[in-house]
This record gives sequence, structure tokens and C-alpha cells, in this order.
Amino acid sequence: MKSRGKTVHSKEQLKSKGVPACNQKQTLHRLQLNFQKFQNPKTKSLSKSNILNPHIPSLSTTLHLSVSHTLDLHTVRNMAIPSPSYSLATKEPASGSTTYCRKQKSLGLLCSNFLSLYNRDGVETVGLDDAASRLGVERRRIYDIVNVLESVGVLVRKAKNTYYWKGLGAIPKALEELKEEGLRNNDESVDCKSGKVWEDDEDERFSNSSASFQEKADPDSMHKSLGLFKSENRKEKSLGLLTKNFLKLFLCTPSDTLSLEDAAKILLGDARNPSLTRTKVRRLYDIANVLSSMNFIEKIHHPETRKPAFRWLGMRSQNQSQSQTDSKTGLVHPESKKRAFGTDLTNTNISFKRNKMVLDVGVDQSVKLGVSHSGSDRLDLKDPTGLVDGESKEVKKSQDWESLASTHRPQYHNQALRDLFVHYMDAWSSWYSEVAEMDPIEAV
DNA sequence: GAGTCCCGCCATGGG
DNA sequence: CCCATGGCGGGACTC
Repeated sequence: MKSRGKTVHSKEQLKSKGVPACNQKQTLHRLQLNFQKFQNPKTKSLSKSNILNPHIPSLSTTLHLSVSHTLDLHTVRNMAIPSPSYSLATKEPASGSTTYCRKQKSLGLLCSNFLSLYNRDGVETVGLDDAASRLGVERRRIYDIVNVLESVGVLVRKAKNTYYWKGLGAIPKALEELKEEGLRNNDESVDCKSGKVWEDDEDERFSNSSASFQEKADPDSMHKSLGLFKSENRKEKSLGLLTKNFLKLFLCTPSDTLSLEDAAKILLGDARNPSLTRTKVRRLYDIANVLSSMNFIEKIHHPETRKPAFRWLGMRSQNQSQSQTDSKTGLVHPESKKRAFGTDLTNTNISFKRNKMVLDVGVDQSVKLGVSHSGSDRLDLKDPTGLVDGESKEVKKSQDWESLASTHRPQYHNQALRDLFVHYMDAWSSWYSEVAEMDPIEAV
């Protein structure tokens, strides 16, 4: 018997088959979102998951129960629907398309938009309701973003519904603390600094991904050795905690790649329960979406097994031998072929294959983040730790990017793509000119 | 078919 | 009791 979830098996739950009082506030907005889907013939989710789902009251019932008992279908259909979520990033005119697209709803994209909304001068606090309404999503999604951002120090809880905005500049310190904590605990057991567990040939590690960790390191001992936070009660199972633990895996080990499967096993505690693993994996995807949208990590695949894995980008700028590692491991970076956790800004109206050479190097950074770089919290997210050894490195890198961007303009035959690219180039140019004028230290 | 991850139900805990 | 929070897993979507 499930203790939670959607199975209806109690008086209380039956009663709540209407609309729970505590959820009524969100119901109206949910209806608006549903009708966005409803209006789009492409989507199947309303009919299948929202109407046929036995756990969700039928549409008419929901309307009757929750929308002041007065709204009919016609009224709701004609309600002023807020501008489509994510219009910030898609650059779609708010009034343009009501097309529902899964990609446009991704957590990564939401995170980008969240950052672009708040990463600016003068922002001191973030209200969850405000964020939800401005981003056009339900509060539930904001919690997901906020939990992850809190783990990396961007936000600090102030009161209910309110967070202090610490900004991207707080990330290096937060990561350092996580790293110290992980290494401190690590001293007692496995010597991670020497890389006993991780330094093995990546190929070998990936060659048997299904058993890689059990053979090379017991997930339980790995869990202890990194001082990962225990997840025993509800609070301690939070997404934030999982994020911290996930980050520690990268921060405290010499390897910068980790398979999804291994991550789930290490972070899990009990690696023997498949359904628990599946749940955990879902959460890892959630976290990875947010972290990848901030360019902390990227998604990769084993070339043969195609098993998913993550690669840490945070320290990459310090690690000049990274490219050699790539050739050594033979890992594929499918970013150019496949959407990366929904962080792709493209919407489905434009089938947009990225031009890896330019977008990956520079333009993609600013656009993908959608961050306005005019604030005081400027930070190169390619190096979230901020541990850049040469102060001019940043500027030099920017110059490299600029020259690359200027010399490798792709020739798009599609007008839409051309326009899009021009837009990205403009964004990049303006960002670059700002950075170039900045104090190099401030830039870090 | 496996991988990905959106969505929202509903349990929990604080006020 | 109300409300904020967020764990959790169904199932749609994507490759």
C-alpha cells in the first residue's frame, strides 16, 4: 500500500477529490494553463491526463467546484490568459502563439527566466508568488527552482514566501563550502583527493556502466566518505539537499563525469529498490535541468551504451587539459544533436539545430541564460566557482569568443534561423562590450 | 522501448 | 484549521 501518491484509499482523499481548500488558490491558474493546452489541438495532455485521469476531477467538475461556482466553459476559455510562460526566453511575442510545447515548460528554461528576471541591480528579495505570476507558472515549479538555487547560494530563505536574492556572485562561496565539507568528511575514509575511486580510466568506468560503481566503490561508503547529507525524513529528502549532495560528487572528486545511474546509486542510500531509484532519477533530472541551464553541468552520453551521464563544467576553465580528457574518454557531447534537458531555447515552431561552433562557445552562454549582465552579480557561469587564477583570463576568453563569433558566422538559409542568429549576436555583442568595460575582478 | 521530465495530488508541518 | 512547502509518481513526450 502506498503511503502517498495518487491512489485514493481514504475518506480524506475521497473528500479531496473535489478541489482541496488549500489548493483552490492555484486552481484558477491551473485552469488557465489547461485551457492553453485545450486550445492547442496538438496537445494530448488535457484529454488524457487531465480529463481521463481518475485522480483529477473532470474539467466541468473542477470548474463547478472551484471557480466561484459561476464560470462556464465559454467564460473560462475567454479568460485573459497571461502571456505564455517563458516568452522571456523564447523571444516570442507574448501575444503571438498559444502553442503549448513541453520544451517551453522545462525547468531549465524556467530557471533561465527566473535568473533573467531577478539577476539585476536593486533586487534584494524574491517573492514566490511574484515569481510564479511573472513567470506564468504554478508555485510548485518555483519551489523546484528555488530549492536548487538555494543550494548554490543564489537565494537564502528570509521568511515564508520570501527569499533574499544573493545573486550569482554568491555561488563560488557556496560551492567552496560544499567542497570543504565534502573533503573534510572524506579524509576519514576514501581518499578522494588522490582519486582512488575515481581516477580509473573513464572508458573503463563507462564500459560497464551498469555495475561500474558497485565494482569500484560501494555507494554506501561513497555516500559516507563524501559526507553526504543523510536522507531519512521528509525534510532531509529535499530537492535542495539532493542538489548539494549531487554537487559534492563533482566538487570532491577528480572526475568530472558521472553517470546518471551511479549518481542515483550514490545519492540513494538504498540502491536495491528499483522504484526508489526511478523516483530519484526523476529528481536528478530536475536538478540537472536547473544546473545545466546555469552551465554547471552538461549532459553527455556514453558513445556505445548511450547511457546518460553528467559532466561538470564548473571547473573547466581551470582545467586546460579538459579537451584532452574528452578525446581520451571518447565521450560524446550530444548537445548539438539533442536537446539538453529542455534548456534549449528554441521552441518547436523553429526546428533549430544549434551551430555548435559559435553558440556553444559564446553566444549560447548569454542567450541560454537570458541573464541581463548589467547587474552587480556578474559571474561567468562557465566557472561558477569563480576560481580563476589569472585576472585577465576572463577578458582574454571573451576576446577569443568574440573573434570566434565574428569569424564563424554560420550561413543559415532559413530566414527564421538567420534572424534568430542575428538576435543572438546582438545580445552577445552588447554583453561583451559591457564586460570589456568592466573591472576584470568584478567580472569574476 | 528507453530515456526524459512535466504536472499536480496530497502529506506534512508550522502558525 | 489554514496555508506553505515539497515529496512523489503517473504518464505524456522525445529520441
